[in-house]
Amino acid sequence: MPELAEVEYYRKKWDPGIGETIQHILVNHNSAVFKKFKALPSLNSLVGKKLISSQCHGKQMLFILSKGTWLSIHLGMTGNLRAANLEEPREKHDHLVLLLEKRSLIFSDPRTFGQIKWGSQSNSNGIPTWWQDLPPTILSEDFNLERLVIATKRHKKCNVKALLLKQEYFPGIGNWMADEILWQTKIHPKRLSMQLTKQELHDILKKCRSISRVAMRIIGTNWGDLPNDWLFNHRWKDGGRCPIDGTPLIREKISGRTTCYCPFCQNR
DNA sequence: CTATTTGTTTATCC
DNA sequence: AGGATAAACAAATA
Repeated sequence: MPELAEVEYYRKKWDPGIGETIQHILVNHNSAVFKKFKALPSLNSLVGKKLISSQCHGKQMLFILSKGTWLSIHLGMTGNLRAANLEEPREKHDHLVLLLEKRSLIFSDPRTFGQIKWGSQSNSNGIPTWWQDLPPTILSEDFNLERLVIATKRHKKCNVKALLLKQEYFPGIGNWMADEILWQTKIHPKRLSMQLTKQELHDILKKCRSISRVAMRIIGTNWGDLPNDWLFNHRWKDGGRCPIDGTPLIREKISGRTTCYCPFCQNR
């Protein structure tokens, strides 16, 4: 579920814990969310550290703790964060519980495609080096036409749907955002990267920005409803129709992902 | 019982 | 070599 704005929404769920110190940590040791990151015992090194701040980069979250320590979480397909009372019992898919002074912060993920990593190497801002080396975010200055041209040159025979899902170039874009961008730019999802014109890339750039901005404002805050004239509210409904021309929408697997598009207006 | 899932990594093929 | 594609991961839901 979580793409750019949903990740931002969940990141804020831990805000109530800012300023509090970690007293204990509960983990589901067998959970796959720890598989990628071995040294599990070292997770206890987070005890005694205070939660200072947090930030998102695309679909990744970074929690900055005191003394140069950090914790990073990727929500995968079904992950979520919540804050709860200290007494609240753990639920089935809770993999990590940080017990602070007045509340607990919980990472839960039924399908366990999420990932957790942590460490104590960081610069003076508490930010680890690997985080600084991430590609430019969609709403930053460096996300520009030049970068999109590089992406299309590198991935010439990749269809534009799959291109938009590459986090190296489009951090935070996921399945629904990619479909929304293509629908709003009227570009067919199967078009090859190498066939895209400068104008089309420019349109994609603009829509990446505007869709991200609106999603961050609406979903990233209270998870409100996106505009009804977006594809989003029609894409999963059986019998869903294009909000522009009423054409029945097509749902088709493209590059392994279910893709929804309008066969009539996405004709570029 | 089968097919589906808003993500990413790995293996395999080209 | 490096890009494109399919499979794998796991569990809920229809």
